[in-house]
Amino acid sequence: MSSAFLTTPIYYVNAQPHLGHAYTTIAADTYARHMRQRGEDVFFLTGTDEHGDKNARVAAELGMTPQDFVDRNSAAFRRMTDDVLATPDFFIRTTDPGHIAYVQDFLQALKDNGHVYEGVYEGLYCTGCEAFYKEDDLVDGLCPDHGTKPEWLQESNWFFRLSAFEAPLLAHYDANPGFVSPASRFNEARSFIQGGLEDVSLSRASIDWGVPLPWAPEQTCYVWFDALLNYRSAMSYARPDEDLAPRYWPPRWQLLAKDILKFHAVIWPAMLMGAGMALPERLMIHGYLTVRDAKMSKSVGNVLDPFAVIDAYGVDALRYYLLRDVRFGGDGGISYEAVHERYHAELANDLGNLVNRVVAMVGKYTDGRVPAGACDPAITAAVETAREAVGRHTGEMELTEALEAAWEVVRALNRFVEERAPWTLAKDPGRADELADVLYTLADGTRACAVLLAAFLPVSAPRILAAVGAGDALGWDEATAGRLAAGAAVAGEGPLFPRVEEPLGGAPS
RNA sequence: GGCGGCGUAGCUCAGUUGGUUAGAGCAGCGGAAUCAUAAUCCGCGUGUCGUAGGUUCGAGUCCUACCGCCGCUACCA
Repeated sequence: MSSAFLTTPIYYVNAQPHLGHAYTTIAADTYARHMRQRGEDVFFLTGTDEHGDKNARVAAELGMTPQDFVDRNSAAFRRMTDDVLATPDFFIRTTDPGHIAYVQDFLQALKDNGHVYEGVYEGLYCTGCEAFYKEDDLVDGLCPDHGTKPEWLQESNWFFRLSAFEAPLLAHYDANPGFVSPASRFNEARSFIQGGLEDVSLSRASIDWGVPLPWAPEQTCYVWFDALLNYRSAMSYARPDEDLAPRYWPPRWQLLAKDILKFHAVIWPAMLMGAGMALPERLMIHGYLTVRDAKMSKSVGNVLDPFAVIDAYGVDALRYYLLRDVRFGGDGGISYEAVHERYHAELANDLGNLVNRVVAMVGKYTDGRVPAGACDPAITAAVETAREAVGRHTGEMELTEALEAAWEVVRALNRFVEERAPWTLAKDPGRADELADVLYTLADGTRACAVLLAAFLPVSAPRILAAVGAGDALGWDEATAGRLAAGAAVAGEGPLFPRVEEPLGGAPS
């Protein structure tokens, strides 16, 4: 049994969970569920990033301790994870004692290996923000938040010798063309490295809410170093009685949005190199969900509220829509109107109605029992083709393509119904054998669809199996024609995807 | 400014290493069928493949210029 470790970024708790967070989590969960179907030993990690000055400041404004503040906000992300039916094997928090201890050990190792040195960070500092600014970020030379003139300040920091990893990183990129997907992101990261790397500071002197450096406790670890290490620290304490690293490290896939590419594709692998650890096998960089006909907006999360979609259409609809309407990896426009259209055209009409009509025909023509019959060769072949394609595409994180491949079977089955017209066969007692073959093919093919789609539609797939009397066998071996037992009792329980009258939304503010 | 990418049917997009009549889904129009959530199935597209040149026996697919759009150009989570 092979192992598959995959991660989402850990989400910064200063914001409320929104569509972007849900998107990454849903994609990762789909992969995790699929690989579990295939019998792999999966470890799916997600969680929250909780240190940093911003949290401390907001907590103070609210009259809370930083810990109380991040406890509250982390819980919201935990709920989001549950709401989209994600199934992480561990939900990490960077305030976990186990994580903090690991970060300190890792930094010490990095220093012992000679990759850390003391230096001076200089820059324009706003005392109101307690943060450094670059000249480009200033407005007329003044702090954009406070309108005050920042002062030139020096701060003693500890630095990570990132520049030393320029050549090793390039070598790694050249030896592993699949390291970053899609290829355009690979090129972007590689050319950034080739353009020359500067050392980066890994500590802050003025921020208390963070992990103290073991050798200089008056400084705290820069939040990005802290955050990136979650992927590795989880291995050390997620299971109190087991070091998971030998079993799962390195990650097979790390998912992230394009805005945090550099941290993951440059600094993170360099950190691991510095500690002598294996690098993640592949990074999957997905794009932004944008509002149709509008520029990218920070408020996109509010423009399409994932929780409203779940309430109106169900969680499977949200998962399906996001992975289907926007090619995974690229940017794409989304809208409530498009949710509404795809829900009805594909989930309700193509798939839901297929299940409904198959159950109805078995009920009407063979007394609710799937007759013994032979699978139609064309459907058998379609299932086999889809099984290969869905497996291959999902493995490559081509989740949109995987859905398209599965849908070929749905379409083939609807076509098959029309071609064979069971209602005509049922009128002729002499064609009972033919009717049996057709109904068996339909019930079994519908069952196979559910298996193919189980990772994408975790609520609906088991319902489909129940509807055609297939029990609960969702293993990947079941994604083959002819596995349905003759005599199975169908059980229609109403529309799988009931029609929704009014689309959500209207004009967002 | 530098590096990179994009611009294909009304809409969203596919189009391997250049090669016969440029494709899919949706929408639209016409038809069939009635098992089904009026859900399905079949048929229908004269598209200057951004513009102008070039290479080639042959280019959406390579080269040049131009127009338009976008991404990256480092630590402020």
